Amino acid sequence: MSFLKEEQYMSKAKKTVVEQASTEEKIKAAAKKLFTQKGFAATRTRDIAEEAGINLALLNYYFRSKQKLYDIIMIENFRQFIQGLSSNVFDDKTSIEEKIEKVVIAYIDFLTLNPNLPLFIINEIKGNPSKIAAQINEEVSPMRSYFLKQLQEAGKAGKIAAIDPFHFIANLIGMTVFPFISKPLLQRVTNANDEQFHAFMQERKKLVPIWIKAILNTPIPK
Amino acid sequence: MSFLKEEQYMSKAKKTVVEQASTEEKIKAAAKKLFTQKGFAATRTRDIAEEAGINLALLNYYFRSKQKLYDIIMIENFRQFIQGLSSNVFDDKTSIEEKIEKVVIAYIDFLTLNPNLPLFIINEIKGNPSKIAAQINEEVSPMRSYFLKQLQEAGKAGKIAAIDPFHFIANLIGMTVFPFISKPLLQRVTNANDEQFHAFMQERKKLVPIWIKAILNTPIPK
DNA sequence: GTCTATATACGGATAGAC
DNA sequence: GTCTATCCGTATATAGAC
Repeated sequence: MSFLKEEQYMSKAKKTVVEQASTEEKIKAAAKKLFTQKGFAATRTRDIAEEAGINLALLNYYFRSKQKLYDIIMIENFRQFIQGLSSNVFDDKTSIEEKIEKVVIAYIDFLTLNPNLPLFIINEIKGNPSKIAAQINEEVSPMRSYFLKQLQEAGKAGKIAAIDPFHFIANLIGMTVFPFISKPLLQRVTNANDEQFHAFMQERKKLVPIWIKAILNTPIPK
Repeated sequence: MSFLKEEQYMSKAKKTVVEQASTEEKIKAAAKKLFTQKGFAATRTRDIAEEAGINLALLNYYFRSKQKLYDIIMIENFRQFIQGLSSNVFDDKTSIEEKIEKVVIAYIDFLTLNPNLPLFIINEIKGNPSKIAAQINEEVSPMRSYFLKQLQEAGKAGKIAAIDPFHFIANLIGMTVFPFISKPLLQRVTNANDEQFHAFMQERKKLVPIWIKAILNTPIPK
């Protein structure tokens, strides 16, 4: 029995970790990196091939076209982007306050590892409203109604001040996700280097939940 | 009412001016619209020519290349984006609190008319860090030091709680500008149409300053 | 200054050998 | 499955007539 045959019995996961990834996986990894960084139009298939260390023709052999490859990456990116949310939102035992803390920490940690993801998603939705729409509605819709219910109940119970849920969401996402989107701009405006930005976001894991709760307890005049 | 289309807010008089504009101005107007909407790579010079109602060759006659035309638009966009800030920040007579209110209102009004500008700026800085860097530093640097001074003095005078200025800026921009950047996403998540989004942003003109002040008065537990 | 026609470059995709 | 060579559509840019 040859060594090559033995390799065929190895699991895919183990191969990825131990051995080098398959050609298909290398292409996907490279495509994800470049598409997420630069978007569809500005990314050349030649760059993807070079980044993956494979021949250009193999890209079309595995994925038929640049567009099909992009669509795959796009869906995967979006799934990854919202899956961190759903696990938290649907937890019945935790209060709104606890969820705020968990979501903020989970997202800052996640986006620290995937800083380009939010801008990619935003640009994608803006440039291609229809393509991802169904996907979004399917995954977000139950989350939204579940979350709105819990927020409303907490308000009625007097645990938090009544707030428009949309403002609440805008504030939460704005304070948590926006710094990553505007990182280059923020770093220019504040003259911060990468280490400082990282420390800055670590601080926000503690601060944003405090501020969000402060907002929830701030009455709105008239 | 939709605020996706800047033109809808243009008076008939202004429209007439545009129609009578010189070829060069027509090209610039069309280029600004398309570049700001779709970015450099996804915009074709043919589209610009068609949008401007001029012959394709004239684009190169006036601006030499797509890149040079883009650079001009880019600088102008950026100038416009921060000029609304400077007039407020440098006003010596107004307090921090007043500045917050003014900046939020001015920016929401401005971005209602130019909703694509923030995302354009963000993408530009990300994709081309060096090109716009000098421009930014030149214009932002004095604003930053001036603002930091005033914030620090207000903190010492006990008018506001001491806050890291960078967190302050991140919160202010995040709550004001971010909704425009994430408008497509936010509308999907909240199921809001354009009118609702517009009303939503009008509400935020009043709410964001209140929340920002609440944050400023929230002590941070060691 | 403005047009038509065209040169030139670039990038996505494929044919065919191995 | 992987390579080389090449095709071909598309987009930028220019030449040259008017």
